[in-house]
Amino acid sequence: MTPGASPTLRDVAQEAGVSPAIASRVLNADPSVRAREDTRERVRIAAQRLGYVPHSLARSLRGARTGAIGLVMHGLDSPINVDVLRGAQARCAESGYVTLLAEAEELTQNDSQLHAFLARGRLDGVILHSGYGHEDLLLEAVSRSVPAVLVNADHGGAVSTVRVDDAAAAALAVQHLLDLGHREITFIAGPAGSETSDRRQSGYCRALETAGLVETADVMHAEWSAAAGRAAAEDLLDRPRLPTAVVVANAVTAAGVLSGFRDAAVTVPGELSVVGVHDSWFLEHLAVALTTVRLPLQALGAAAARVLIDEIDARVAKGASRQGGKAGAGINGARAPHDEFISEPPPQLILRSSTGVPRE
Amino acid sequence: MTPGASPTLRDVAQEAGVSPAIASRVLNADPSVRAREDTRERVRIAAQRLGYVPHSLARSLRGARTGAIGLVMHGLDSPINVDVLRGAQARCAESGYVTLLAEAEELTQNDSQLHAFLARGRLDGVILHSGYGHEDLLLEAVSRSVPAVLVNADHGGAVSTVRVDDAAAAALAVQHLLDLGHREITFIAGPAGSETSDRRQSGYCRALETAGLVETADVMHAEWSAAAGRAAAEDLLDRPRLPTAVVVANAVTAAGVLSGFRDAAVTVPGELSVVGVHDSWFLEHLAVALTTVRLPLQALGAAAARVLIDEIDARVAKGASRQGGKAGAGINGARAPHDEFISEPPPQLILRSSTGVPRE
DNA sequence: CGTTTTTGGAAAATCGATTGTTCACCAATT
DNA sequence: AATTGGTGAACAATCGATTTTCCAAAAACG
Repeated sequence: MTPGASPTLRDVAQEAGVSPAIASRVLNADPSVRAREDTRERVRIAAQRLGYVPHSLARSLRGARTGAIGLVMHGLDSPINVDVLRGAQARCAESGYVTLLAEAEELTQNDSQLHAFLARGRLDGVILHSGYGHEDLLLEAVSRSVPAVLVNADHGGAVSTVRVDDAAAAALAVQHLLDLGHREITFIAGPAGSETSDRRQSGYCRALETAGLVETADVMHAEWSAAAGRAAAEDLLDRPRLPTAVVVANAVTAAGVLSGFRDAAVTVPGELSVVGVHDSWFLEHLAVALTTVRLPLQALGAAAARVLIDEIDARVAKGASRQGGKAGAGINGARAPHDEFISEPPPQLILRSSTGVPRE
Repeated sequence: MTPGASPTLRDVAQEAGVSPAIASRVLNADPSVRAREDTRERVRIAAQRLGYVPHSLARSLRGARTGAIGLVMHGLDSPINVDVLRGAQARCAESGYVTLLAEAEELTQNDSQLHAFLARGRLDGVILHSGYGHEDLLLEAVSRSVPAVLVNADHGGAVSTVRVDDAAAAALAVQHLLDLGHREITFIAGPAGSETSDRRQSGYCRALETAGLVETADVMHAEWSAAAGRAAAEDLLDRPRLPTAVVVANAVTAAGVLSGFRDAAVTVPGELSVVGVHDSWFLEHLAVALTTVRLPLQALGAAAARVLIDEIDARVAKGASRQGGKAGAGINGARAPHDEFISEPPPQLILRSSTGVPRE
């Protein structure tokens, strides 16, 4: 071994006076290895002394897995989405996987980035965080090369998905307002085409229906951004007749809504009550501390990671039983896609200062 | 080639009727290859038809680089830090590198995660985003195995660093308040031990000094969190004598400070003016829209990536000239560490509603 | 004592791509 | 006619670890 170069398995084997084969199996605790205890000991000591670190690439090249999971995220300017990322990242790390991060926007706009990311042999699987529903091509490309799990979207059942209970969250927000006595509640949804938004909207409608107020339903649309929220607030205030409360499908949008009301000198909750969906540290520091429904976003990310890792394990096990069938064999035919709702902890109302009884 | 398995270089070569060697050289446009044009064409066509994608692991194993950069981040619950991450990630992707994400806290607390992350042959380099100054061990471990760049910290010159001009930013904040007529300005710094905080504090002091007000300097410390900001605000209000303005070293802390003032019914900017450092979308939606000094955080992340990639390139070039010297040879002896200030764009005052003339 | 069985471990193939060396062939020069 | 030269492409080693196959020596058995 040239001094300065990091030691290889061969170096360890030589040091211990055994063949690389034995060294490998001893260090990996291969149960089928037959070696005297003192031989094992020598190998372990040698590895220790040389500071041997396995070469991950070489190992992956031979073996069936790379130990890496791709996270394709969307909208990282919002802490909400970052929470999903952090949950997924932490769970992957916990299971011994490293995570490769990419932004969906970049990947869809730049083919060479997509190819670098999906290069053969780089990833064991991908978690795809869906935003506006424009990720069909991405999903297509991804799921053709590795197992994938879709977060917060439903894609015709071809791929596994995980979601939170968006409908219940919205319904909870509405229920809170109903309890306070509100009867005219406007829903500011996300952009058309977002499944997350659609589910929250249906929760809103369901809650009104249950209360026998379905004919008062009133839905506006806004992009998932504070600026769009502000604009929506302005639009709302332009109306001849105002509701007494607003449910906003997203906390970031809600931030903009509150600022819009502040700019127009509309007091919250005096003249209008506002409830958002999601929870984050910044909500209590907004123009008015925002009452929201907390959804377990980190748990969502973690669940996505868990589901994906299960699929990877299943595939590897299957591949092994077929005597090392090549990676790529039977992709996505491996298992029936798994759909999961994250219902623990359930959506929870976080009471702050933006809701109160309706104005006279 | 078994159907269903992804094609290898060999398959392409066979399809084109040449040896893998030629196929490799043609596809990589090796200038030293000598092959007839029609041979080249055949190879390219074959690759196309089979949908050949190079196996990144195999390539990296043979070659000198892996095409992957590690991002060790800190405090991803703050959008401020996420901006650095996004800048770095985008720049890496642009240069054809994929990025591996890890959280510093996890890595320091969990040895096996650290080892998985730094496994030999996985990374070409690491960007280390420094927080509280507790990352010495991490830096040590990282820089022993690959080139590293430190963001927002200075580490005795052993490793390259990039920073923004924190002192100038703080000075600009102070100057703005001086211009409004303030003479008693308190500085709410970050935690003791944070170099970023120290630099901002020195900018604050320098500005007061220039104005001949150095004896009015008043510094409090708070962790980088909204909760700590709120607590600091309460502490401040407990004093018998209040300043007329506050500069907060961090935008997230500032959010808490504003909420603290709101809770105590202290009007901003009527009774107290507040200026923060950093810019982010949420600042205009706080209890009072916060005036801040914008620092180019995405540019900071991007610069870190640029510096690191330069170092990687230099090392690879050097390794190549020494006929493929092993990775690991002369780590960190390769180049003198590079220190860089990101001064473009310069710190810029973003005027919102939290500053005004001093109270009577 | 000869033969079978077990034990302990080495040798070699493999993963997929890259790259230095070698080789065959045809034309041009001595 | 023999040597050189240049072209086009194949051969084979290599990166580092894993895993199957296989072989020698020791032990057990009749």
